[in-house]
Amino acid sequence: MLQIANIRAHKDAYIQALKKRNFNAEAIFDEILNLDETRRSTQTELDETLAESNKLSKEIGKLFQSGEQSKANILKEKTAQLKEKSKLLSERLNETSEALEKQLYNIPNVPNEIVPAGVSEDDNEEIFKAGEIPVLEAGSIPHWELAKKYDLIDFELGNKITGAGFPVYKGKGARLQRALIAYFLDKNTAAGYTEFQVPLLVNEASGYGTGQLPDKEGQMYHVGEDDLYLIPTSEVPITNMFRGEMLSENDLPIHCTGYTPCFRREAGSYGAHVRGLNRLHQFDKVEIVRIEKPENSYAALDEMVDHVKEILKELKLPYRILRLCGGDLGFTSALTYDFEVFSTAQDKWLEISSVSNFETFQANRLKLRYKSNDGSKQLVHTLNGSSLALPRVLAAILENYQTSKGIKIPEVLIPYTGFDIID
RNA sequence: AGAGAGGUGGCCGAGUGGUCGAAGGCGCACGCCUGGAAAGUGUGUAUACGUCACAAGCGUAUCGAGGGUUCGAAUCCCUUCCUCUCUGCCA
Repeated sequence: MLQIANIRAHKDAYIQALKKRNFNAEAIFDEILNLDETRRSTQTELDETLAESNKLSKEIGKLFQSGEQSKANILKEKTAQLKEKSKLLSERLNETSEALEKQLYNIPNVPNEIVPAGVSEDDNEEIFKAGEIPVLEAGSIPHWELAKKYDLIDFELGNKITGAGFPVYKGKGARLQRALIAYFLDKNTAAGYTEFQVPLLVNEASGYGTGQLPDKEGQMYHVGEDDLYLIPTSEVPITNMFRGEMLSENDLPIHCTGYTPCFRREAGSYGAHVRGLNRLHQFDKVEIVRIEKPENSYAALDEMVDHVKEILKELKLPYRILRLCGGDLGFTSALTYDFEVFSTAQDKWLEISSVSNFETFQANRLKLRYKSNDGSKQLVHTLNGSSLALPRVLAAILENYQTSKGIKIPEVLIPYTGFDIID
């Protein structure tokens, strides 16, 4: 959520920047500034009314104590009028504040200046590419066929027990997935991230805190009976651990990591895009989350990018990094780098990580601030990234490491899997 | 799930209708004292919003949250969330 003071101060710059998202902010900003104007003048008037009322109440109290009932009763009538007035004013104040908040909730984050303009994923900017695309032997097949051939993942079984998009991992497939999770967590903790295991269901306040609500209402599974949401990413519970906190400067930076399943209702497209592991309703992901001082957040973002690079290098997977264009940038993000791994058998790039700086956008919703050593208070910057999302990494390993003798296991994973080939 | 108890400032803890944004203690900050430190001692020590220069000052709100009674509520009433104890159920 943007801060009103900033909208007031940088209105034109924000409007320009938001155009990169193809979001026209002009009208909504005017409305917001109007509402804010009303809100403030209403509060001033309300405060004055309440102040007078408070003063009279004190006088009445004194009059009662000194036994001057009749004088007190005269004042009582006065306060009745003030009460009426303050009631109306406070209703107006509430309505205005709510309207204001509602508007603010619907404005996406202001993109960083280096975010390229563009409308779709085709306009994303490739900024880095590494790893060699392997030349596969004849007869190479996509991962969903490999999964069947080696009995690693059973999509049909998932259909039976739940529905489409809920695969069952079996045998070495399950073991490989578990190995990846353990490996990712080890890499993250070795890099200074503290591991957390967090709830998979969150309340509404948490959904608002990180910005999934109201923007992505309907894309999360909702448990109506208890009014809880299944997490679409562990970013939600992990970041919300700090909701409403006033940190001290010495607490920062905070680095967290966690593995959780993630649940997404999004229907997605059809055909090859959603085949196999490409798109699921339930998938596993290891996430990294950082809470940083504003002046450090972009250096932190670079560190996160380097960290993910390192992992992909160790896995020896060919990948590229994209700087997302305005049109493809997530609602809450100021700058996002997507990592895509190349699936040789499918001959396409698959997104496996998204690393973002939210600047103060989430912190403002979360009311997550820190007090610096000089006593001033300000919002922190929050960042997060996948490190990494499992299914497509798994798919890429299966496809890129396939040989006529079986699927080889990347060297760094062998200590975790306990086997070096799936055959 | 049932019965009972409770949720007060960074922490502990007092406070059952007006002088309470809230005693006292601890912690913390600064000063005095000291050769230095401890002890002692003095002062200060919440958050948001409004006014305004994002200063001071002033005003308003906040004693889990929301609503109500009252001229006036931390204190009374209702709703709700959470915590603890006992019972039940359960991986």
